[in-house]
Amino acid sequence: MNITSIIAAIPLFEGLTQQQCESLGAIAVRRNYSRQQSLFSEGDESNGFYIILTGKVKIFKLSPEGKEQILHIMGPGEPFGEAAVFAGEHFPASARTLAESKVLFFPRLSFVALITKNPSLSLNMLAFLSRRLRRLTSLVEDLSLKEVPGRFAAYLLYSGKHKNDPDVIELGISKNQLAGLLGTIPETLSRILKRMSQEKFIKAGVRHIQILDREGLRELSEGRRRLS
Amino acid sequence: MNITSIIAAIPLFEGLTQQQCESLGAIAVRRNYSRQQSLFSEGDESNGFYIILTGKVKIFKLSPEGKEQILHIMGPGEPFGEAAVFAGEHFPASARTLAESKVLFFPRLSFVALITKNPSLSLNMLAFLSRRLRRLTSLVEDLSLKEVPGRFAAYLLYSGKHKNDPDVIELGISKNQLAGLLGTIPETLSRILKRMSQEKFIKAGVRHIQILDREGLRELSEGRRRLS
DNA sequence: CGCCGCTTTGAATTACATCAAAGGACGTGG
DNA sequence: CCACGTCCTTTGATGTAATTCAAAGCGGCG
Repeated sequence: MNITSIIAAIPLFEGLTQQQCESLGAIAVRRNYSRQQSLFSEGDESNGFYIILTGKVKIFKLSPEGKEQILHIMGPGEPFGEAAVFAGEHFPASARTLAESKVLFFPRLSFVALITKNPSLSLNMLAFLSRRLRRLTSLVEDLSLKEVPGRFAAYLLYSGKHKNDPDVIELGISKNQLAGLLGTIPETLSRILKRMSQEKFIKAGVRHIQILDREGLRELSEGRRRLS
Repeated sequence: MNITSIIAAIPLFEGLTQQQCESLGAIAVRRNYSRQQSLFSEGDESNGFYIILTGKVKIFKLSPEGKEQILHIMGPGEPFGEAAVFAGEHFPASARTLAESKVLFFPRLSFVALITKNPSLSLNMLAFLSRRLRRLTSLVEDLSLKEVPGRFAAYLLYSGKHKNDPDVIELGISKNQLAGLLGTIPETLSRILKRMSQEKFIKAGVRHIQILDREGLRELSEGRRRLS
């Protein structure tokens, strides 16, 4: 598949003309990564940003004691590392693949040159950064104002990844990683999974969760109820 | 003071031509707020964004139980509420003045029209959003990976607000608000202040903190040491 | 089959929040 | 200028969600 049509299909580049996509294609570099490979680490010099074509990448922070807080899990079509292009020079977090992945890499300078000439591209980018900001805001809210069961309930309700049954959530990541995303550790998550199953909020499988009581989860996530 | 020269002095609008500043001035609206006044609340429809001229505004989230997590405290020259202009329609958090404040308000539609025609304005905006993102990332890190003494130490080290003595931090906000910014409550902050004073890391005054052991604070903030 | 990473379970510990109450600072009105 | 009320700040006693440490199943993959 040629690179221009790949680029035209990426949400960030929606609304761009064929020609604009071609100039993007001219500066884009394809890269392939295997599972558990590091793309960059916190503090690294930034020389561009990425868009995922296939696979899955986590953006995360590590504490000195080794605890991991995942900021985002990025899937196909999603860009990451853009913030370092426009502010600062180094990455504020680390990135690592969770699965074999193909990505496009856009070198910093060429991209900045392009964006100054394409108002709709910069508007798209502003929209993406703003959404990212919103997601992070909500993560802060979860970490600071909710306890773990509430965070997990919110995750289930918000993560609309259903195939045909809207009540079955395909996790798509290990419970280990999920713990890191929720700002806790696997042991705690496991215990909460058990309690929520006992109290019939959910039915927990190996790689999927079935929602039994949507309203109950909503109450949990909003702090109007707690596990007993 | 005329509005064009005010606008020309705002960092977000740095590098714009006189004429561009004039068109911005044409759409900007001056607003004055007294202390403890709400500018908008989480969920409100967004119809534009703000820039502070004088005063101080906090951006925050409230939990159902009434705990408050402050996301940012904005001072003169800083914009806020921009994310809602480019993504979503409603504000993801609330804003309230901490002091009597004068702000400029930019209506959404006129501003979007302007930004599509001014590449340097959109680049500036991208840079600001990216920095905001970076700050939020660091807040997430603090909340998830550090305990309260570490967060406070990081706050002291990072908040470079000194007058002449770099070791004296003018808080500028009540310890109540500071607790909300650090993701804790006033009681806890008070206790930590006491312990850090006892162990000679700092000397705590009513509205300012003196740093006695910068290296010690750094160790605290990085988790390489703890209070005993 | 055997190993390594994921997941679960239990017991002990802890940082922090909660509840309650008393000082202190500050500004307003008398 | 003092008195009063309100908000900010501090302190203690108590409670609890969550981490830590340790260990044992479980499961997939080479």
